[in-house]
Amino acid sequence: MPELPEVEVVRRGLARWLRGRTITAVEVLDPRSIRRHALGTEDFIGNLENSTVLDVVRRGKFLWMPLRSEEPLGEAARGEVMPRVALMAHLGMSGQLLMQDPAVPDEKHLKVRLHLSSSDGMPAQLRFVDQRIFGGLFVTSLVPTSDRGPGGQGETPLPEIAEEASHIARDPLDPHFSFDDFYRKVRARKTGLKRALLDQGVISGIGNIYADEALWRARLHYAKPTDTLKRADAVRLIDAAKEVMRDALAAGGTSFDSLYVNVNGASGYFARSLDAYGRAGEPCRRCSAVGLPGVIRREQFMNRSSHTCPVCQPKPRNGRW
DNA sequence: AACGCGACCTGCGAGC
DNA sequence: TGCTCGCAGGTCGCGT
Repeated sequence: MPELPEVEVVRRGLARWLRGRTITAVEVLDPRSIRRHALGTEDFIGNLENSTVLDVVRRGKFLWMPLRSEEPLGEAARGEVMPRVALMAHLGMSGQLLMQDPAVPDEKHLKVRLHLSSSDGMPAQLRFVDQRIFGGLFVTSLVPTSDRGPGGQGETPLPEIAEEASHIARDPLDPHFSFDDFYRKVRARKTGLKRALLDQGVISGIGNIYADEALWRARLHYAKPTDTLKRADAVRLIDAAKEVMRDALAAGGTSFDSLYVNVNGASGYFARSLDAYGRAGEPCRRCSAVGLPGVIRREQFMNRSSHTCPVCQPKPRNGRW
């Protein structure tokens, strides 16, 4: 499934092929994939046709493309400020954004097809393929950011953010990510540490897998109370999150040159490099290296699986540590 | 405010 | 062999 590093791989790939291209036609093959576009299919298409993609920007797992309308301004619109809009994408569990040549047969789960203005040697279609339909596309407004920084990571950073992504915090790979902001928000919460990590308003881009991995690397238990979290523990946790994401990004980066921007590009990383997630019943690598008997345990938490080593990530006692 | 849970989906593997 | 069932995941929204 696409996690933040995979989405960043997709962003970089798309930016390379899409910047400056004009959307000439749009086909919505399954309206469920644009259900977050409240005004329906026709409005969705109308907003995209004859628009030019200015950039591809990401915050957390949200990806958006600021658009410039190519329609000549009418008499009525002259002098008015055109609302800035963007095509928003979320890959959900199984979404893919593929640059594709028209000759390539439709993918089994092809949901939306964008036809692009021709450009030398560049594929003429952007396809949104999604098996489980947790992801989707919609058109949204761009709004000013609440701080001075850019809305997200892109080639030409703008001080604007897609409205639907404006409520989420910066992610650990964001150059403007602030540890102090994160720590302040965490301490203000009264909950377990993993719940805060998965709260996109506290820190974005961390899903179930990376939460377990970051906690394992930082030797912290998922239920550790946030309101008493020590600064040093928070530093270790954020460092671990950055590290595991950068490792994954490096692994997924091998497909940067591919024409086919594919979220499955990093799947190999998961099979090899995870220390906690999916390793229930297997020895903890850190413990076994020093002769300790830790075995990764899988528990239900937040209706999700959580993977911990009971030896090096001990459970907090009495709600305190 | 915190938190649990259902809804949204489909493919896959386990178990019968 | 073929069926059912549970599970996986991110996000949103509702009820407590």
